[in-house]
Amino acid sequence: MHWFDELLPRVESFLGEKKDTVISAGLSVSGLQHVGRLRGEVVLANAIAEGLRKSGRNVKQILVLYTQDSWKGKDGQLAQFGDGGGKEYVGRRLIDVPDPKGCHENWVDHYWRDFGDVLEEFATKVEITSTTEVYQTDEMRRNVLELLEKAEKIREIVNRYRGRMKYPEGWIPFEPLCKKCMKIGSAEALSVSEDGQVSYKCSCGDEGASSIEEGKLNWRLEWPSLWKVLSVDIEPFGKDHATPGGSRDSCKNLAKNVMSLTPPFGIAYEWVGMSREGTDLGDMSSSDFKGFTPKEWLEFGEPHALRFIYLQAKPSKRIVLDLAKMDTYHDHLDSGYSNYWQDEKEEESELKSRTYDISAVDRVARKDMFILPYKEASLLTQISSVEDKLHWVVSRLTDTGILTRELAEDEEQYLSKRIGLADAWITKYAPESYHVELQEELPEDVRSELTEEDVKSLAIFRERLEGADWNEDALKETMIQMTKMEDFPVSTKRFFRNLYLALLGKEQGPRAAPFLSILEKDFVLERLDDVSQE
RNA sequence: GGGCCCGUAGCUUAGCGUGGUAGAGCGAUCGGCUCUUAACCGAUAGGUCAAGGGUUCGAAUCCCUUCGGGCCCGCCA
Repeated sequence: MHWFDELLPRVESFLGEKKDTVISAGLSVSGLQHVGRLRGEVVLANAIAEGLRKSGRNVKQILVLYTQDSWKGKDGQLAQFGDGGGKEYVGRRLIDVPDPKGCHENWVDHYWRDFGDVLEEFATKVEITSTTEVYQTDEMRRNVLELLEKAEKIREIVNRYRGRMKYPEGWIPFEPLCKKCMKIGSAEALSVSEDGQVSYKCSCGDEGASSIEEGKLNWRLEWPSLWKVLSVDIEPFGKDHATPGGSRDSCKNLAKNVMSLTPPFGIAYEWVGMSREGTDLGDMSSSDFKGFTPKEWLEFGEPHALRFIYLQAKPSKRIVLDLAKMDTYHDHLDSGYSNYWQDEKEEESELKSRTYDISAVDRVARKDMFILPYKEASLLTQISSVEDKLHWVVSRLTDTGILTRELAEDEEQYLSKRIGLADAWITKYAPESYHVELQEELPEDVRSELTEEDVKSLAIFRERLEGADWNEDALKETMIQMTKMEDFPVSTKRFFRNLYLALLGKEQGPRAAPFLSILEKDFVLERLDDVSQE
């Protein structure tokens, strides 16, 4: 059974009869919005939302951006400003930090783009909001005022979770914005008026007042307040909050005992790491600017392929992504597709099928689509003529018998898309061994790898090519005839190895006839001559 | 120091609330397809189930310990 199908019923029974439900997750726009943030906050939440919709519930999926949080000024964040800059913004709300690149309103707007602009590709019907927006609502303002009236009870509970630094009597669990230094969290709230003005004394020396929506609640109250104001029923959250006795526990406590609120059904998930050439580079990190963005993923991969990865692994398992493995990721997706449409499923394929089912959501392609393996696409794109790649590839696939019928329009689109992705991948992230690179000169070390028979085999080929027509069929025919000669000096396999060595400097390559046919005849003849000359 | 999560073939993993001596996909190797590959089809190899101990007739599966990767228990969110 798929882990998802054990989780979903538990969510269902938590919800009971409730028809209208909200699933919400949050993230802080502290820097690079990497793909790891799509895992729990977006994809997992979305899969559950869809699952609940299927059983007839009205589900709202919300993604809350924590934009009111303060900017820490970590090394990676400061580095965005270039030499020595940015220090003056430490402690400001994220929305008050300027865009280091100067192209957007502020920090949040800039770094949200590579994530937010393509979010739709990974999950539909996600409503985006921000803590900044939430603080501006009447519900939140009312909620804050209510909480501040219970400040003493809150203090008592919060202090249980704090070690030495207990909050003193009279503590107000609110962080006003200092109007002078523009920082949040460095001013102490002194009193709150009924109309929501918080007077403060800041460590910079300023004394003044800020409105509720300019500041923010202490985080232990902010979290449950969001549950309340947004009516959250289900909430995925990162493993950092998951430990019993950890942060989420204290928030649950406050929700229950101060706000009379049932905390949402929580789902903890592990983080996403990245690796390069087999080396684990650690978890992706927003404020350290480590990782790659959803936008970058889409340059090389289909959104479903990533959803598939995220939904295959149990949320409690760490996932490590490597852009060099795009071909494998798509193989998994493709096998999910074919398993999905299989009439009789073995137990093994059931899991893949189900993963595909929840990965593809409403975009489950129809049955029997022609799908070119990603790796094949990456090879074909390298040897195809540049203009009209799609039709070149289609005719190649037809000639080789891999494709035995006309492609429908959607299939052609899908194929074209995949060729484009694989093409981008080849130039940027594919492992070296995937590259098919025509050697302009006969590589030096090739000669030493060829025996006398090897050289002879190529010489015979050269001779036969001379009079042959230069098209795929003729080339193919020539090779077949030749390798069947009684006294041909090497095995067929060996011959092709020799040919690839002479042209590519590697022992393997794309199908020979089509490949040769797009090269200049004279070039090939010359190369074969070179091999024979000592 | 206390707690939590993860560790099954090169890679991705099934099995692990109801213990009976490991299944799969990819990759690799070999072969087939009277067209060669990295397509397709078939076959083969590959696992002391992180390590050690315990319970048991019998453990990947239950218990304890250890190791490795990560997180929480201060502040900040």
